[in-house]
Amino acid sequence: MRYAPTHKEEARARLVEATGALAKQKGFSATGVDSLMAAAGMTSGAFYAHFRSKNELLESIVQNELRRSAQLFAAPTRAQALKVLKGYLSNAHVEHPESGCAVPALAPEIARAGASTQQVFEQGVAELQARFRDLVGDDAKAWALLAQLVGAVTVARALPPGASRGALLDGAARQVEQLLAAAPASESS
Amino acid sequence: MRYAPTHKEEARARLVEATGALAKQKGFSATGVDSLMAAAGMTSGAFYAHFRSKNELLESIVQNELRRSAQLFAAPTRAQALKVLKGYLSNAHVEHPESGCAVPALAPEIARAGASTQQVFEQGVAELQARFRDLVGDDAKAWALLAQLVGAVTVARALPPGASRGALLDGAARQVEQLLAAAPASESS
DNA sequence: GTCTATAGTAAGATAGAC
DNA sequence: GTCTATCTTACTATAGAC
Repeated sequence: MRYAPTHKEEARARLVEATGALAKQKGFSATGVDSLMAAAGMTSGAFYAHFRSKNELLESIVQNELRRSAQLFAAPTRAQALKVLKGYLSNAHVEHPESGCAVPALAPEIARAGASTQQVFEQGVAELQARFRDLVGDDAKAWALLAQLVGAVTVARALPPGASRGALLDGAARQVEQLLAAAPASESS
Repeated sequence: MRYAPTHKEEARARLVEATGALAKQKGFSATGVDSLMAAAGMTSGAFYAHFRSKNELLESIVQNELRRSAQLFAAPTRAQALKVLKGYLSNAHVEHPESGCAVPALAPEIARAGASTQQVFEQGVAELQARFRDLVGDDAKAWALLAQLVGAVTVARALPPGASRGALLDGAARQVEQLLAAAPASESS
């Protein structure tokens, strides 16, 4: 064969990375296979050597993206985790979905995808929720924190830049602070 | 003319209603003009007698949907408003986007639409936030409540039916209760 | 494994009859 | 104002050369 044995998996990993960023930015179903592959420096013909369908790519993206997000929140110290939370509710995150969390960017498309996509999402969200549990101490508060973060970014992105967006992010940040203050860490400083 | 003078505005109102429900269910950009018009009992040719473009329809939908949502939360008594909040975080709302709130269903598409769509959304969200302010007493908490509701439904819809979805909705509901308890009503009981 | 080329379908929008 | 018919473009997916 003319390609190294590791070529395919490396190419696939690059594909999932590049198409994930584009999907988060422009929307998954709104982006054609041509554009997705172009973002990874290939043409659409090569797509089906890696994925059986476009929806199979979505599942790979969801898995890859949520794993990375969960790792971000698994910060070694509580102070670092708080910084990640602040960044989540920042204007930069709102304005740059391509390098941000996949949940606000892709959740509605996952909701309309098949059951297997939703199961992949459930696993990824479980990892995320587990990291939140480390921060707030109990399960229910961890779910509330997740919803608070995702809702704030979801709504902020649909608002035009301006005062209301800032007020929303600020209100969410205060609520997050309260969630963290109420339940002390189960983690080192 | 062969149509009553009120025909056009009535037809347009029906269009915005029917297409709004379909857009919330299947996604706006994922639904073709043919399907949208069929949902209102017409064919695609008639569409452009009412809207200059598909995006102009989205703006009308956003305006119409958010106004209705704001009215729902403007309940005469606090007890009734609490009931609407419970309904927002119910499994029924998660499973029936077509008759539910437009924010979790359409926010990402609004984020990717033009600036004028986002301004229409901002106005609608302002009405909603004002009703929440009546419930929780101050601005920041009202934004946090909005984010909590929207985030919970957004994530719940992407999860498969099951335990994690229930835990998420329950965690969000407890957080909402706390938001309402912390700030007493500025309204009659 | 990746390319070019293409099949087949569906999209947004317009034209002309009624 | 609504219809049928159509233009043009873009989509998902496949076929065959290299």
